[in-house]
Amino acid sequence: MDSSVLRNVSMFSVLNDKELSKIYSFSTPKSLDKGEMVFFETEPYLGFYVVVEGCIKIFKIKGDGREQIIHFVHPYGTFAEVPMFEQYEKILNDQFTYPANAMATEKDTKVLLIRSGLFYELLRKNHEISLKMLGALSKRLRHLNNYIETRMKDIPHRLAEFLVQECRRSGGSDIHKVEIEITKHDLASYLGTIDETLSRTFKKFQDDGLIQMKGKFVTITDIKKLLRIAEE
Amino acid sequence: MDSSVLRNVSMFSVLNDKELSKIYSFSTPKSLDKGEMVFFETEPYLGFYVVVEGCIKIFKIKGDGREQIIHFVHPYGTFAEVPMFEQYEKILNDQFTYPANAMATEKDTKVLLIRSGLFYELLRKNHEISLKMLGALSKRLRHLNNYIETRMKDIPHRLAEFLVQECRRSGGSDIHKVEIEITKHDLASYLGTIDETLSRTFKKFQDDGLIQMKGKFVTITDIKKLLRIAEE
DNA sequence: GAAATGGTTTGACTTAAGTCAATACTGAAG
DNA sequence: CTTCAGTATTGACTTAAGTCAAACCATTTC
Repeated sequence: MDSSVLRNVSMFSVLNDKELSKIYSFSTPKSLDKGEMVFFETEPYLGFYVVVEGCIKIFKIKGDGREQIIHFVHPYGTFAEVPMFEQYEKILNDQFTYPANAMATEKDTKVLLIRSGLFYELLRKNHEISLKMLGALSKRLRHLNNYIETRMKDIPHRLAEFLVQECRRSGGSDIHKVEIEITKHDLASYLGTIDETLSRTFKKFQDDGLIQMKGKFVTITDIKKLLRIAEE
Repeated sequence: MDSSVLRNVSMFSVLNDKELSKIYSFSTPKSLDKGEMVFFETEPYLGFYVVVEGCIKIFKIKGDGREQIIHFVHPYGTFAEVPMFEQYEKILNDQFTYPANAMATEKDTKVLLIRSGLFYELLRKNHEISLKMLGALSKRLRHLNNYIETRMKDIPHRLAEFLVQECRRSGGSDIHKVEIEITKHDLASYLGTIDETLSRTFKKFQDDGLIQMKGKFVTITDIKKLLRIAEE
């Protein structure tokens, strides 16, 4: 791992090699096994992260111990940027913590911790990157906005939306085949439900002729009906 | 109304009088009666707003027609900034819309529409204000983060949290008396429930001795129990 | 002051989805 | 290849909260 990984981070596209090397020099690489925590919600804030390899899930734990996944971060995506700006807005720098939990969902996950202090100094000097950060935060806001909208719907709606979205991501082929790359448990958690309900909803879709399931693959057999459920 | 109202907007604190006048000169004041829409979710994006007088509720409509209030904006607060940054991030400027609905909740509400195009040009030239915007967006993200957390809880939790929060806002007095300034319907909508359930939850709290209700006022009679419900 | 309107409460009933428990399936490890 | 751990499915039952309807209360309008 070296500073060339940072070239793939869209937020850093306005930076030159020297600047990327500087950021890298005050960063800390971390390797994680599947299931290993990057940080807990209660931990003091050190900086934000870039995913280099593997996948990270960002999640909260409810009062009853259940998990709610907010999003998954894939290579070259970033997470935990927000406290950096709030921290610097505050006059009293009281112990700042992370706003959620982060865990590796794959073996051999690699992330890079970018220390907030020095990064923020860079941001203060470089107008271009602060504008890029505005773009990145606005995308995050858009995602949370959509998330809230989705959470207002019932579980079949949520699953239909997820399937339609995954279908769009895998291309324009006529054969609508989707690979569910995460565990059913994590999918249930992401959709804000429990394993049992997810299982039942998949089965209902299958019994109603909308999909066919084989292992990790879901073939959508009636895209129109599925779209209707997703959009209603 | 003149440009001096902008002096109260914390985001603009780094701007001088000349700059405030310039922003004001490409802005549009609007007066609204109670219940009047500022914008619908489907409308093309023109710019963001500052509340000068009165109150605005930002809300979404669910598939079944029910309303979900995301937040209320009071004087000198801003709303609808986010699309501005996304718009400029896109290469193709396809018709951008507002991400939610906005409506006046009080008579004689006054807002100021700040046009996005010229404002963004100002932002590109003034590093200080782009850093201020980063702070503002991060606060918005923090609010949505807390909102998602709250939405994971059941209705008694949500109401208890709301009451505790309102109690804290009205000062450190030993007598915990809260004025509910919005309609019970809007409160239900904000807490993600319906009038009936809100009414029942208030009544249960009252029957259990946690609160006493008189018109728009709620006196908290057992703050410890209420805190326990809020925090559990 | 009476009527209309808007806001709120209450009761009976229904429903989506969660809880708990047991069983089945799949892939990895030895 | 067998065993085991992790993952997923299924059934019976429960619950939080929503739906529908009616009644009540408070404020505004004429």
